[in-house]
Amino acid sequence: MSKVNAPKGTGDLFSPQIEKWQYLEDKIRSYFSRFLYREIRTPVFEHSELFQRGIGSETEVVQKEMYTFADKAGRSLTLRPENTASVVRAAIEHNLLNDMFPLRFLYIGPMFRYEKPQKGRQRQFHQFGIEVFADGSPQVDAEVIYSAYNFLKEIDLRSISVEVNSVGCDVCRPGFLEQLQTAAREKKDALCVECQRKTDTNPLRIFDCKNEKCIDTSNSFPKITAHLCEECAVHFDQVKAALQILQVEYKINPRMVRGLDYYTKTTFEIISGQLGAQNAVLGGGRYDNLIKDLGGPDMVGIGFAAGMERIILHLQEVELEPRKKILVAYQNPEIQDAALGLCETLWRSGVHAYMEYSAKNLKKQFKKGDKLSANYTFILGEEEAQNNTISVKDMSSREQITIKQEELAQWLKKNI
RNA sequence: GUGAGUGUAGCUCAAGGGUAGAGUGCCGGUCUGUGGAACCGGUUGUUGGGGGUUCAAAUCCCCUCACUCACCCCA
Repeated sequence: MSKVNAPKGTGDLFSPQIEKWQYLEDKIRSYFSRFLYREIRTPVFEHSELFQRGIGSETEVVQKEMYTFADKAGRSLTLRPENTASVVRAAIEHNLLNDMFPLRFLYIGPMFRYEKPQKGRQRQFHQFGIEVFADGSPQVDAEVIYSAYNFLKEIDLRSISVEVNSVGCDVCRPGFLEQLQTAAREKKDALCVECQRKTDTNPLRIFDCKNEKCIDTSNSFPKITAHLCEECAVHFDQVKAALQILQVEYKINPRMVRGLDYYTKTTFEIISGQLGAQNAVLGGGRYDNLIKDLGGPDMVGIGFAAGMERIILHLQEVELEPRKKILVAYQNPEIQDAALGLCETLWRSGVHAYMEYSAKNLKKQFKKGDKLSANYTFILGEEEAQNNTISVKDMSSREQITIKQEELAQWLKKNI
């Protein structure tokens, strides 16, 4: 029979990698509860319309990268490419925006995008993120950035930096885009073919280009930060002031462009120097219109999403406190039942115990003990069975003692 | 979607037209009440798949698939 592999861009997680994931998930939940975030779990698939309206039907993600399918009733459904639209949908659907306080959500889970896999990029990948729905104070933006930055520092991620920008709002952005487009058209000959195309379709993307000539040229183009309307400019200044108080080391990057249409005003990224081409570990921003656009009240949201694979890729080795393990060994098949009984006692006491069920001799069982890196081996032989005792061997010191069955609980308390 | 690189044992890799190999792992033995060492033996392959050239292909050619990296885009 031919074998079946996991689909392209997906993978399986098991030990020893899975321990890193469990570690990371634990840290996420405990850390963000400090800021009063509570977890939310939304469906892995949604009506396709949610993402078209939420993320923007002109975006790359919606145009080319969604796993969209029709269910048996002909509904168009899509595996979620990100979680913000879903969280907003859920908050509106359950009237949480009126009832719940504080309106702070944490999510962890798989996302799906039909992309060509490479380092730090898969078709099924995992994000955690937060969303805050509030009145739109600039301090909230700063707090969100602070919590993200500080989290990555607490899990000891090295060589990361924070980049912040403002992408303006409906008032100032359209005018700016026009100016940018005009400037790009004037310098058309100095741009690469790709950027010439972007000039018409999405001029902001020219700032992304890695071509040196394009970088030089676009340096002279108008910057969004210099063309913000009064409201956005004041807001941005207040965000920066709050970041100062929160001691976040950040850099203003007026070239930073984000791929989702819903962002307004503050946007930010945390990038890593060790990730190859996919250097963004975490990205997010504020959305003034998304909630309204999805049928909710006129309310402001801000959040971020972090790529868990990318974090795991340069997570330092996690030192997990190894749990102590006991191997239960028996001399011959006649004593096997007694060994099973002993195991049951250990399991019921919460001890990590293991026994072999078809072992021929003690030697083999000791070898298994090494493989498990068992801390102790309990030996039941004919002698022990006769005297109601257990021989206990410390696997690292090789010292062996014999205890009475009645003393077992006491021994466990002391040693495990 | 575009480009480049790589596919040989469970894993890491040799062999560049002439009998598919090594290390490691795994199983067994030396050693039936005591493990990590040592020694001895055994084990796994349609050389990713298909086609072509040739007396002969892991090796050369074509196609395809998978993986990796990069572009695009993003977490």
